[in-house]
Amino acid sequence: MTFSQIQPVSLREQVVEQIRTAIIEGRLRPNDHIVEASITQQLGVSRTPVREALILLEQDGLVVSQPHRGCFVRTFTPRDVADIFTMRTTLENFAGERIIDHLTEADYQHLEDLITRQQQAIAVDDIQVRALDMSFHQYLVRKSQHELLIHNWQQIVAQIAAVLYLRAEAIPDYDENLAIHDHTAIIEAYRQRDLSALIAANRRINLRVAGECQYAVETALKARKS
Amino acid sequence: MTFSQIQPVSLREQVVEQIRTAIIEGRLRPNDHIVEASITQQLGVSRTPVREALILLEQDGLVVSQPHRGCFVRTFTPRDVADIFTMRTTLENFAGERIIDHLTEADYQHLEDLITRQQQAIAVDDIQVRALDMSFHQYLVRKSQHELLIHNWQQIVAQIAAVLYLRAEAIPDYDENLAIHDHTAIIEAYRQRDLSALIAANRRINLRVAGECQYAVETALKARKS
DNA sequence: CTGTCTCATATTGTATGCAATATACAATCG
DNA sequence: CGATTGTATATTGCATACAATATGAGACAG
Repeated sequence: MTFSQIQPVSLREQVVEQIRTAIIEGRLRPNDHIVEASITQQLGVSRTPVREALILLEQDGLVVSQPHRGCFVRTFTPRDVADIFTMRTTLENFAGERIIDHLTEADYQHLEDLITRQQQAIAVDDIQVRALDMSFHQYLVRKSQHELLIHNWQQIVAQIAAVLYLRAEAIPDYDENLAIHDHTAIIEAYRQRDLSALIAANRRINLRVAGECQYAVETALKARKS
Repeated sequence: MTFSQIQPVSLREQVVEQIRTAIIEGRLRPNDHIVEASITQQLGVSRTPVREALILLEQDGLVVSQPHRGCFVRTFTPRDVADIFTMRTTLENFAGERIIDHLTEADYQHLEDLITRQQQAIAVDDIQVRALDMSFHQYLVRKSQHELLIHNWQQIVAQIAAVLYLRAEAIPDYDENLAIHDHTAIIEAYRQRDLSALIAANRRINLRVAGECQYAVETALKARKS
């Protein structure tokens, strides 16, 4: 096979991607009103694919729709954040349970390579830091080869990406090296094939990040009220 | 307040419900081609709400869509069934973890009442048996008050409902009392506040049901090939 | 008879037009 | 002046028309 599969990318999917990244990158802010006609104009497509995209984004928990009023960028409460991260912990523990006895040296190498690249990205303050962070977890989840798990996890991660933008705003001097430390701990647990250590690490990490994000959404909420 | 809230139910939602129940009740069979125009005629609505409904149902894993070819009722492989039930186990264990220390006597009463009614429904071979079975688990999951968990669980359950129809076909003399026994074991674990017992019970139950359903989808697959 | 090409048909993907609904503000009544 | 009602506007929900694509049958060459 010299060529890779060409798959048609519908307008609907393109619209989803545009809006999703706009939310994750903070160009669309929580509670912003997403007017179909406006998106239609900006993207040069008709309302149909826009509407369908918004339906998908609502399923992903990135926007909320009110009948005859329209779609709004979702606002996360501290409670929402807590739920998102406990669910993430559950899903990643489940993934760990499935893969911990099946990772090979090549897997560890790949993961450590990702950590190294993330470290370098932090050094140059690269925007890729968060993408690399996500790749680390994604690699593990995908290894589970559990389609449902992967799907549910992807949804959660999109929501997390949205609140991480708020964290970056609320905690501008956030120490990105914490993530390096976290990932090292996770790899160590996998290498030792120590499931309880992995679960403990996941729990600790997600509790901390959840706390940071709860602070961020509270800050964002107060900022909006004023 | 003398009146209760009126909430508009969109055509889209109604179409979703119709197709969903048609799949769960086996009127739409795995791999059936769902033609938008056909649904349009039968339901007396335009293609727009039908299309939007199909998009939602695809997210729910009940139909699959192929570009320019249309939607088909999803066929489950044994692997799919295994994944569905391991995910269900994970989610229900998570729910259990959250609620096991907070259930009250009223909760136990309600759950035992559900079991009793399910027993009676079995005796008269009532069609409600499966709805009551579902209610039992739903009550527990909802108790978690974890929106994300509830949402993900609902999705899974819809898929399970679809394969349970196949089980009923493949195993016509299935002993519904097994479910009574299962639920009793679950309540007992909750009453003892014994999380590991609950996890063990969930694991055992879901493994068995998964096996039954895998047999069912294999049977259905062979039947379709011939 | 077999394989390839062409073309007709069925179906989805997208665009657009119309109807229904929510909201805000002006008008009316007490 | 306050409360309620009518009306205008913005926006979505739905219907329909058109364009693009996939599929299958038949023509035709080998």
